[in-house]
Amino acid sequence: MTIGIKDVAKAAGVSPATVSRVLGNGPVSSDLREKVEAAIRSTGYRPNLSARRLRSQHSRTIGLVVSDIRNPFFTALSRAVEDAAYQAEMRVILCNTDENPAREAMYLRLMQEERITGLIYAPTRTTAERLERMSFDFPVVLVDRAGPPGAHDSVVIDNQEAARRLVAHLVAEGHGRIGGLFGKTSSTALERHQGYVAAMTERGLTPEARFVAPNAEAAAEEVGRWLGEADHPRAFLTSNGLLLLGVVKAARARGLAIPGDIAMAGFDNDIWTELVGPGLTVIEQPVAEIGRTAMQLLFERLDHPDMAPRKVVLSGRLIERGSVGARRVA
Amino acid sequence: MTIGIKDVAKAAGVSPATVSRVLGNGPVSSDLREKVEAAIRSTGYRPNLSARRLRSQHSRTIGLVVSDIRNPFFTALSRAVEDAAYQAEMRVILCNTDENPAREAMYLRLMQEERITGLIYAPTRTTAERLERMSFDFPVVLVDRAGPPGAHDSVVIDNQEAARRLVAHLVAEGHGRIGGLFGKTSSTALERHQGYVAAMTERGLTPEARFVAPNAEAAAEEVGRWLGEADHPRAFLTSNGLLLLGVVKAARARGLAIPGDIAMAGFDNDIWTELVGPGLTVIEQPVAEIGRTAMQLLFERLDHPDMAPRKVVLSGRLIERGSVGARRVA
DNA sequence: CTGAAAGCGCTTACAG
DNA sequence: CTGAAAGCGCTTACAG
Repeated sequence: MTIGIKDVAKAAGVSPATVSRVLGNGPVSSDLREKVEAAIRSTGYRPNLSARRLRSQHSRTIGLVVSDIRNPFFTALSRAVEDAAYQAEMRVILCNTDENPAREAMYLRLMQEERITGLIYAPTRTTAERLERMSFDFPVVLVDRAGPPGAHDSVVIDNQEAARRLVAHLVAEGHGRIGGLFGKTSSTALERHQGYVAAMTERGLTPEARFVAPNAEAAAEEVGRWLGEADHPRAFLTSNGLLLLGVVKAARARGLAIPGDIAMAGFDNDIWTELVGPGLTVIEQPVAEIGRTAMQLLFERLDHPDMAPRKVVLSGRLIERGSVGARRVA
Repeated sequence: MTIGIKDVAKAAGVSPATVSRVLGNGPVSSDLREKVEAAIRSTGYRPNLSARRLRSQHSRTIGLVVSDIRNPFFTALSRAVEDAAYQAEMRVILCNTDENPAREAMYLRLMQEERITGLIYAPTRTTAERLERMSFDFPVVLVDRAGPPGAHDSVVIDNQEAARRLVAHLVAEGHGRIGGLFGKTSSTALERHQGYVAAMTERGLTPEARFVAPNAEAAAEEVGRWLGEADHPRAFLTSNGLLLLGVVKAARARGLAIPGDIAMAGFDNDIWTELVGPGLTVIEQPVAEIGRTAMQLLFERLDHPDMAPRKVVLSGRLIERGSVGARRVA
C-alpha cells in the first residue's frame, strides 16, 4: 500500500540498507546517494516513524505535562519548549492535567508507553509529594513547581521571595491590610502563600488568605463575597494573573475604583495587565527562559545521566503600574 | 532491558498472543486473563506504542496544526480538541506554524511520517490556495480558515457576515468613519476585510483598511502611527482580539478616552475584553464548539471516507460593551 | 562503501 | 479459547 523503503530500494537499484543510510546521512557514495534521492522523490516515499522508533530505540519525543495550556504561563512555556524541540528536530506531546491526579497518572503512563526521550513536567501537588518514590525510564525536569531539592532537575522562580517583594511593595505604598488570594492546587501558590504570610508577620501585620480554584471566575466569585463582608481589606495580592483578573472583575462589579477604593498586585505579566484598569502591578516571570532552561537541563541530563540533580532558581521582576500606589494613578 | 510482552507471557505461563489479547480486550478465558493481569502488575510492564502502531497500522493520533497557540482562539481550540481526543483515547500532536509556510510544510511532512489518524488544520493563506492539489493519506478538517468549499471538511464561522454586523453596529452608534485593522496572513482576516469593505461601501462609506502581523505589538505600532496622522478615524474595527488589544494600547499611549475620543470593536471574546477600558465590544466565536465539531467531522469521515465534503458554518455572537457607544460608557 | 540478515515489540490471521 | 508463526517498516551489527 504505502511506499516503503524496499520500494525505494528497488526503484534505485540498491539495497534497503543503502536507502536507510541515505536517510540517516550515513556513509554512502555520492552516485548511489543521488540515485536514492531521485527514487525518494519519484516515489513520494515518507519514512514511517513508528518503525524507525521501534528499531532505533529513540523516540525523539519530549513530553510536556502541565495543568492547563489556557493558563498564559503555560501557554508561553509550551511555545518555548516547542521552539527548542523544533530546533533539536524533536516532537512535543502536550498533556493538560487540569490539576486532576487521575488524568495526570494516565498521561504519565502514556509517556512511558511512548518511550519519550524526556519530560518537562509541572506536577499537581498530590503527585509532587510522591515524586521521590516514583521512577521513570526517562529524565524529568520539573518546571514551575519543584518542592524541596530532590531526585529531578528543576527550574523555578523563588516564589517566597517574590511574594515577599510584593508585600513589601504594597506596604511601602501605604497598605497595612492585604488580603491574599491563592490557587489551592499548586505547590507554587503555596510557596507564594508562605512568602506572603512570612512577610506580613515580620511586619506585625495579620495575613488574611483565601484559596480558590486557579481561574478568573472562581477568583471573582470569592473576592465578590469578600468585598461584601462588612470589614474587608482594601488591598489584594494574588498568586497568578488569572486570579488578579478575577479581583479586577469583582472590583468592577461593585463599582470600586482601582487603586482609590481597592489596590491590587499579583503574579504574571500577562498581555492584558498593562491595559486593565490603571495597569496592574505584577511580578513578571521569565517564562520563555524557564522553558528554554528546562530543555537545556534535559539535554545535559541525557548526555550526563549521573550528574547530581540541579535546581535552577530564576527570579521574578517587579513591574510597578497603577494598581497599587495612589501616586501612580493615571 | 525493558520488559516486553514475552517477559509477561513467561511470568504468566501463557503465550505472547494471549498477553496481547488481554491488553486488547480480545477473547481470553477469565482464569488466563487474571494470571496475565497479575503478571503485568508484578512485572510493571508497559506496552510499547511504537511497536503497537507499526504492527496494527493504527496510530490513534490526531494532528493539530495552527499558527500560534498563544493566540487565545487557538489556545481554546486546542483544549477542545485535546479533550475530545482524550475521550476517544487518542493523543494529539500540536504544531505551531507561526504563519510560516516552510515550517508548515515541515509539520505536514511530519504528520505523514507519524501516519496520523486525522488532521485538524488551520492553514496559512499561501498553503490554503494550493490545498486542492495536495493529497494526504489521512482525512483533514480545516478550522477557522476554509476558503471556498473544496476537497476537505471544514468548520468556520461566517466571517463576512460577522464583520458586516460589526460595521452595522458601529454605524448604528453614530460612527461614519471606521478604520479597519486586519491580520495580513490568514484567509480569515481577509474574509473579515471583505465583509467590512462590502458593508462600508453599501452604506456609501469609505473603507480605510490596514494590514499588520497578527499580534498586539504590531497592531499598537500601526495604530500609533495612524493616530499620529492629521486626519484619522475615530472608530476602529479589528479582525481579532490581539489586534483589538493593540488599538487599546495605542489609544492609551496617546491618552485618548474610550469611547469618547476613540471607539473600537473587534473579534474574539477573550478573557480580558470585559475588563479593558469600558469593556470591549466584540464578536464572540464559539471556539470550543468549533473544536468539538471538527473532531466530530473527523470521526464521521473516518467511518465514511466517501461522503461528500461538508462545510459547517457556525455564527458569531455580538457582545455589546462600552467601547463603541457613548451611551454605554461606565 | 555496500548488501544480506537479524530483530526492535508488538498483533493477527491461521490452525487447532 | 489458545499458541506458533509471520510480518509491520525500519536500522544496524556483521561481512566483505
